[in-house]
Amino acid sequence: MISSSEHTGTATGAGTATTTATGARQTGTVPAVDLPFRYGARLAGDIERRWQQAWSERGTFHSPNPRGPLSDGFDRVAERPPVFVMDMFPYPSGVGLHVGHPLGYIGTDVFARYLRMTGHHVLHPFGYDAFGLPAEQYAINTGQHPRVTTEANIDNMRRQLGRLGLGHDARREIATTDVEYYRWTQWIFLRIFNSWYDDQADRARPIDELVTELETGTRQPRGDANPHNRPWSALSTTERRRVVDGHRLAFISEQLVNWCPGLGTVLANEEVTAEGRSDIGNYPVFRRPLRQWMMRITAYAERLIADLDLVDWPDSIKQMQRNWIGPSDGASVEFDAVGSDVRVEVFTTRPDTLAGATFMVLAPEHPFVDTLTPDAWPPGTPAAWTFTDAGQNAADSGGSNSGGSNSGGSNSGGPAPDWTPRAAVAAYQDYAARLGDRQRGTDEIPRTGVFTGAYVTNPVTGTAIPVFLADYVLMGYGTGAIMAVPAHDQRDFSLARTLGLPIPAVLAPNAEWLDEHTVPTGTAPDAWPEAFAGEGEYLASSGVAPSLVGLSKPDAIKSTVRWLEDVGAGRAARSYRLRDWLFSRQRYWGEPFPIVFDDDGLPVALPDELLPVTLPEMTDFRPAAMADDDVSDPVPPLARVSDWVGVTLDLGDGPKTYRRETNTMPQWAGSCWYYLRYLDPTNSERFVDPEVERYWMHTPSGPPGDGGVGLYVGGVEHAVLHLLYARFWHKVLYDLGLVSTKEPFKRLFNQGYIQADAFTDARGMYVPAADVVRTADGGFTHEGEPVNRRSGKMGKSLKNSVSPDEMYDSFGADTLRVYEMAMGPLDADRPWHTDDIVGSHRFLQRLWRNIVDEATGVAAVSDAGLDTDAARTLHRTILAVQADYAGLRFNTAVARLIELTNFVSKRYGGSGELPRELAEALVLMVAPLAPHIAEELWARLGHETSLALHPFPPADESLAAESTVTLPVQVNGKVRFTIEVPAGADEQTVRAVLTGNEEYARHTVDRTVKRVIVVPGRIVNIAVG
RNA sequence: GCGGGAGUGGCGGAAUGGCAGACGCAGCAGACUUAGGAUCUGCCGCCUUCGGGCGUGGGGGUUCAAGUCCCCCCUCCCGCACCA
Repeated sequence: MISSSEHTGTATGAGTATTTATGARQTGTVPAVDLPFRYGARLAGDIERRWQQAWSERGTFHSPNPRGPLSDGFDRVAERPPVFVMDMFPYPSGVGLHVGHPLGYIGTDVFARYLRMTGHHVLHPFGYDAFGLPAEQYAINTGQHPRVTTEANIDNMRRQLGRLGLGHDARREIATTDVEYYRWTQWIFLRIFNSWYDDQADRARPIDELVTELETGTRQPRGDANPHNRPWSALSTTERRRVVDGHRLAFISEQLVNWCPGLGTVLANEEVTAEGRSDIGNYPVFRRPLRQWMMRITAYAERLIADLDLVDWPDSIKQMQRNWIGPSDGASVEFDAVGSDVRVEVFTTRPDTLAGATFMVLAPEHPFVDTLTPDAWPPGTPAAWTFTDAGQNAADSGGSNSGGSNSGGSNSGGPAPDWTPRAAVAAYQDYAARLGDRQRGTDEIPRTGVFTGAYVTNPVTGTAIPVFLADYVLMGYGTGAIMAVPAHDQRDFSLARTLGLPIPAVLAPNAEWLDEHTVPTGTAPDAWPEAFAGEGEYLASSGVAPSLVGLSKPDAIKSTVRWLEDVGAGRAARSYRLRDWLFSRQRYWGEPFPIVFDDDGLPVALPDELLPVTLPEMTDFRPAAMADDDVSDPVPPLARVSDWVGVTLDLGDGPKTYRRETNTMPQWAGSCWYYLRYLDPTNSERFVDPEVERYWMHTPSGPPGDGGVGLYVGGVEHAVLHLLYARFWHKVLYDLGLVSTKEPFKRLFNQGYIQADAFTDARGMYVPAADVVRTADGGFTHEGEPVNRRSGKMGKSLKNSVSPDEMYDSFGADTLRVYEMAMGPLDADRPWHTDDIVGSHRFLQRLWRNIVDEATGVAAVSDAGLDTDAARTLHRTILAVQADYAGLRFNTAVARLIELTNFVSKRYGGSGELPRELAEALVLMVAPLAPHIAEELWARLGHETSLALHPFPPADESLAAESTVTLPVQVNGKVRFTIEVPAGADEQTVRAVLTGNEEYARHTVDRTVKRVIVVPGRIVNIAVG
């Protein structure tokens, strides 16, 4: 414990040293020989280091658990309501922090400190997301082992953040790379692997229960997990295992994945930019079918949308998650193949246009392609349908011209004899695979497609329609097959034009559309400039389905769906944009899978006792080098450690050899559950003690499953990646009864970004912003040359980083904390201006000088009570600051505290007459924002214990009230004068004072007073004519 | 194109429908100083004939009263974008 007398000695010694410290910038200092206790960068640094050490030694921010190894001292806080406040943990990069990084960390710390002072038991932990591509890329670039660089980076970040005085419970610090942490990441993976989604119960269940149901026959295997639809009893042991594996929430599947040769790994959809490049490194990404681990997040699509209603998150983030999941309502319709027993299922949002479906399009990767494609072209197949020249025609042709020259398709002599449907389909599949998703996703390249040679029957018209493959149909969405309605869908329209397919209308375009496109009424769809996708009048059709004439679009859809259900050709369906989560990476620096493969090549879960599966040591952990066009399979680095890959285990049926999974988990795995490990970080028996989990996470007053982290602060960039994955894992854990809440994060807050001016020279290159000087005319120069000012996110690439270390050296950490909180609302982006920070520094200087004699370091306060004016000012401030802290409005809290400090300066300025009551309340209120100076002042005011748990000053409304109030008086809405009335004066009193005022006479003379509005305590408005 | 957010002094920003510009930076004037990049005091939206007039991206509306609520438009930022 630090007493004020002990400080005096330390501070005096250090203070003397200031006279020789001429090299340091000494903003706000005067010759220290005169004022050794002037609050400047040096004294601040001294105070901050001492208090950081004191907090650490005393365990000031340790939050005891209700039971278990961290429960010491729980009795003292048992009565306090628990609150869990945390940040999105960072990944420790090698370049260190800039002042933009800690914005959110300061915000949560201020809030956590405020909550401690208002009677809460606060859990405020911190950790590091240290696995993953960025850490590994950095390690590769610097030629060192990732663990070495990662640990060095964590040390540096811990040092930089430590100087901010963040009140974290250091005992709970975790890094996702800790073996004792990723052991439990693997354990959770096994829970997911050993679960399946029961659609009827709408929750995950242990896989053993599925096996039981399959064996007893109470449940049939899901179709897509059992391709040949044979009964369970007829399946071999291996076939049964495949069926079961096909139900798991973590499963291996051959999928079209995002293959990034530049990174030597596959990536999740969420990690690929709209330009078809990797989020990290900006390398090109290609679509390739590979066998990879997937997580069945799509099973949770509906709950991930619905449960957004349970959380207090920014609407924008909720909306982004909804958009990402992308639900869309429509129908699934089955088309019977002509001449075989295959039924092709399509998803459509427009079943009302089924009568206009004149062809079908499958994704090139659709599993039925092989089955459907015949050996020979049907008679009369137009050459344009057969993708001759293996796509050359598509690549060379110039858009609509090619469509025109091929239209009709009947003028050609048919394909060459060796050009079979199978050859054409294979060529097209090859062509489509070479296109990135981005190219497949643009209107800029001409539509291409190939006829499979197969026909299916349109259930409404009963006619046979040709089946094509086209790159614009994606295997990952819906069923990977569509019914093409060229008249009413632009993509289908374009392809129909290219291939010369009929375009019958189902709907008559409305007048606005015809007008806008200058199309005469009654024009045949073939002559339309584009498809008509709007709402219009249904035309009479000759199909077997009921007529839609006269119906609205929703009614027409309903009517069609009902008919489809009646005839067994379809049903209402919902589809999602969300894809299953690609979960494996061909990298070294990640969690190994707790999975081995047996002789059948099927995955086997390791038993919990064999966890953790640790990363083997390697000297060369780089991914196998790959050219962009390399088509070979990726080789994970771990596959090269042959004595690790091969392993002999006894998994219950005697020792056998197995082959380990050599992929590793993606970076997101570790961040999916770290908030749970904070709760019980030292538990070696469980991933978290259920009682501890319930204590911190569950809201006892709410409905079952209510709760989650009380406040979670981080950047918007995690809106869909981390937050969606973590919610998914959490829901699985909830379904399995392992956590008590439905959602992981009850309240989410996105802090803004700190922007900074950046400067470019004549060549457009960024120059170091620190070296740019402002010229007299308001321009900017760098080394004498004029430069242009731009603004952008602070960072290395724009050469505009400002390091927190510089700010500690120039002003101290408290000043940096106050400035970052004062510069604007926490959720707003704001520009950094180092020049502005002196305002926050001056505030703390005035605060200090109001209480401490700068020559002696002794606190000088009076024991006199407060007069009404001081009491009113104080209590008004308490009320306002309290509300601001509680509402995370730290910028206005700072403003209020500056006002109170300025009031104190003006009123008592150095006289020693400052009442202790006022001084202490001010110090306590400043404490969450600037905890070091507050602790120091608190100690110098004679207190022997930290103020961290001291009650926040109580506000007294009656003391805050004015005895008289000044009411503005408006005349026709413009303020003209003011009147003084007693506080709480009723309307009659106000009117009496008003009409007695000479200004009232002046403003109403020669005019008619039509009305006088009195809002007691607020305002008066006189309406005159 | 679809969805979301934001436009207020020279700058960052304040304002439960009730005195627009709190607080801070920059700027101006003064005091104290050998000195000021310290401190303290005052001024600080625009125009003005000193009565006042005009002001929260633009235009309408509701209201005694609109930065705030409603409608239309403009600009900027973010997310999604062959998703059938």
